[in-house]
Amino acid sequence: MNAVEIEQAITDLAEQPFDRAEFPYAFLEAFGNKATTIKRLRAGASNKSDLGGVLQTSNIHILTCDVGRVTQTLAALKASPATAKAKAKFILATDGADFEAEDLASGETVACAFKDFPDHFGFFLPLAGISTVRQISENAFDIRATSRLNRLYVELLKDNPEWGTAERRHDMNKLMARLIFCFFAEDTDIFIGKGRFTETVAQMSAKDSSNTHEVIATLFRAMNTKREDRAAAKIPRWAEDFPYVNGALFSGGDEVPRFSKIARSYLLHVGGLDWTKINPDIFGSMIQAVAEDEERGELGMHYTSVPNILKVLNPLFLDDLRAKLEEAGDNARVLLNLRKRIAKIRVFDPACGSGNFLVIAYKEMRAIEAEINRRRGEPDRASEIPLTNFRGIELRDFPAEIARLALVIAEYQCDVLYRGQKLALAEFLPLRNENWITCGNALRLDWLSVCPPTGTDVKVLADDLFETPLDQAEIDFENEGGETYICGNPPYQGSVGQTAQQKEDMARVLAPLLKTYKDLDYVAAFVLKAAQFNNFTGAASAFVTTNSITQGEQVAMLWPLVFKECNTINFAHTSFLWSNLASNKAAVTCVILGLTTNPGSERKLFGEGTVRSCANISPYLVAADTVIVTKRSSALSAIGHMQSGNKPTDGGHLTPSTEEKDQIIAASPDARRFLKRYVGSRELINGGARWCIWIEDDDLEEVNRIDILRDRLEKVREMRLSSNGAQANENAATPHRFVFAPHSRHAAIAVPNVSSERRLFLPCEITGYDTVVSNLASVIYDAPLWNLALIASRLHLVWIATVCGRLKTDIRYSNTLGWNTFPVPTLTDKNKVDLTRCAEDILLAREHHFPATIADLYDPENMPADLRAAHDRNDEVLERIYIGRRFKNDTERLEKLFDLYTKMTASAAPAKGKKRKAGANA
DNA sequence: GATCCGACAGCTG
DNA sequence: CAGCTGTCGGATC
Repeated sequence: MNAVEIEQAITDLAEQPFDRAEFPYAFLEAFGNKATTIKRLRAGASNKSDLGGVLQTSNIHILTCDVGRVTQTLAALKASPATAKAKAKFILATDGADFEAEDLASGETVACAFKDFPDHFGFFLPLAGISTVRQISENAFDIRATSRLNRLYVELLKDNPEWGTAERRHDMNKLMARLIFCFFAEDTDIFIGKGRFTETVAQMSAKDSSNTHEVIATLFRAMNTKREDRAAAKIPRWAEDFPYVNGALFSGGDEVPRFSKIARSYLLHVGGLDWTKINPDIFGSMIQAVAEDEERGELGMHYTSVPNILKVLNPLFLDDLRAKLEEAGDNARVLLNLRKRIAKIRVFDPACGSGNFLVIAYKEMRAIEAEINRRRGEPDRASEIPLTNFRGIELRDFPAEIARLALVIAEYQCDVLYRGQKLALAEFLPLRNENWITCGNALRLDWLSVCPPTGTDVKVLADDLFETPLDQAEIDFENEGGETYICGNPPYQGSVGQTAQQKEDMARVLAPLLKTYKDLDYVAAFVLKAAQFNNFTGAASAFVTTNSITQGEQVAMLWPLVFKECNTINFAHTSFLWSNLASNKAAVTCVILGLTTNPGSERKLFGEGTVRSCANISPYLVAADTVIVTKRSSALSAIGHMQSGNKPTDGGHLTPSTEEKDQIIAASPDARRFLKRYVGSRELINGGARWCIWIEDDDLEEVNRIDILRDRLEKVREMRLSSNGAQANENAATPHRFVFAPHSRHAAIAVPNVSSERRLFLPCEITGYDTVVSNLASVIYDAPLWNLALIASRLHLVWIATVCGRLKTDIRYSNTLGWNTFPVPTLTDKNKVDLTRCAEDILLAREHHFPATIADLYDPENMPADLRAAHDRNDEVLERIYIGRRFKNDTERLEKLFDLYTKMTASAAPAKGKKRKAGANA
């Protein structure tokens, strides 16, 4: 169940008559428990309650009680030994009139009337396996409102399918935005009389709903008609009280789709919520899902949490404003100058969605301005921060519409907060007519047109800089001479997942500048456009992006271009996990990149709860000089030749499990000699056996006589033919061969391509001549053992962890990026002998613990002392070769490696591709 | 011919 | 059901 379905289920539950016996089960069912789970609880098998209630292990202890005994009952639940024993997360007591619950982990409590408990459903979301950021679970209103609007939206489309077509989508989106505005307005006295809009619709529309659309259309028309024009426009008396709202919101057609009885009741139901509680920053990103067919129900899928937004905005400019406020003290003149500065600041989000970042930036700036006004003794003073200084571009129509509305609501709420309801109301209407959120494709628009710099003749230059300049935006900023800050969380998409349109977007931005750009993530185009904008206007930018543009091969593609635009990484936040309300969370690891062309002397590198100042931040987001490592097809140093393992592309038919292998041999003993041991990352690290069918061309005739093998080859052929990949297609005619197969009876040193970041050393292993290593590992065939000493060293791990790509934050080993670029001093014969000895000692130490796996042996908590000692000796010997002593720490290791890499690439002819060393600000 | 990556994906405790 | 940790094969060079 998703959040929308849960909201609906508990809303229904709260409206039903209270049934003491049934309630606990109904409650659990509403939170998505399966029928069988409920059945087992009813039967008592899994019910651990010692108080006659219902206790679900690891979840909740519920007890209903006599009227008036709720508080005592909750206390009893808390004291119950069974609650603790079953590790309940929540306790809940109710008598049908009152409702109390506690989150035992956090100690937070809920106490409300029974009928109101759905208002707190965010509190219980963990019960449904939905973990969420605090802002969302604390703002149940936004979820409930979204959920109800969602139902209304779906119901309206059901009765008015033409409103769902591409031509009418905009009208539909507009309708939703207008309704949201009306709900907000009627609860905040913008409309005279609480609930005025909903009530008017309820009274004036027939119970059978037949004229609901006409009533709403009339109200919309009133809101689009100035007082003096109303008589002429024949606005009926019952609509007279509704103010002239204007704005792009109510102009442009007032057609409304027909409402079924159900749709009408949904509408009244949505209006019944208390819309004063709306949170424009959260609500917007949730409501945008309503209009997306694929996303409907997945509330807040693209929600950027407020802490994450502040990770961007604080270091970008808010921290500085606050510091200046601090410095100003009570000096009225300095405060005035700061207020003037704030009023001229432009914030621009080129992928603004429903305006998340813009709303937060606006609210934070209003807070600072309010403090200035308070200190200057002008608490009632109107804000000088114009909403139109908060500009955005959004591809989708609905969020673009919502973003403007969210800003309007934020402005009103800030006015109420800082100046009082009366002053807020006095100046709220009519809304500004302009639209300062552009609906369009940010990678195809000229940002200088959407967010023009001040005091320059942009038009001419813009034509030089961008391929597709748009017409100048209609409205000018009220910020002559002000600063501009670009921010946001643009879309990420790796090259494989990009749509044709996204690839074309990438081509427009990158093709003129770079030959090989197609492996870049989509978000890289936003980073580059921001860098270009910064360079041209002196703006500064900060985005949340996927961490992959700061890792591996993408670094050498993107960053030289960014540095060429004279940008510096002024601040950055290293990898952190994305989190939102979606039950299947977006599995993505993010970073924050702050760029500017006017850096101060200090760079700030943020981690999880840490900040460090440094002289430079490299594109790998380490505090080091900017050295960019480019992948090579052969080794920079005189070390072994490493290559990819053997790639089957077989749909599983060439790589049977142990069971399948046994079946094959049982069916045809002749097949035995074509089965080899097969290892990938997983088998190298965790042990366990896998098998592959390995057939030399000469044996094909014999294989074809073995039915069970021939059948498998036929399946491989089919799989390769039906694949979208060219290489798979080409190899369909030779299904007995792996599509990439360097192996033929070689022993090898194998390194898993993906492994956990927690280990202190890279996993690596020797494989026998009869083992095939898969494409999930890299191999050096017939290699001298000292190569393993290099791979197993701390130095190598530090290098790999910095310059290779990653899967989330885990280590991803690459021969071209990591091994071939690894700088090693010239090794003497003696060095090689010493290192070989070290490698042997490591292997021997491992053997002492047979049959422990690499995962067991290298568990950072439980590494055996002898293995640890062998690695220490290995590091000692290798590091002495580098600098004649042990390195002090990883920073020093990295410094030396980058230094050596720079020297070696400068002197040696590059193997392939260009070497690059960019200064911090080349 | 070779490889790097995945707004991921599958397993397990 | 969330924490953990690495498959598989396509797109790209």
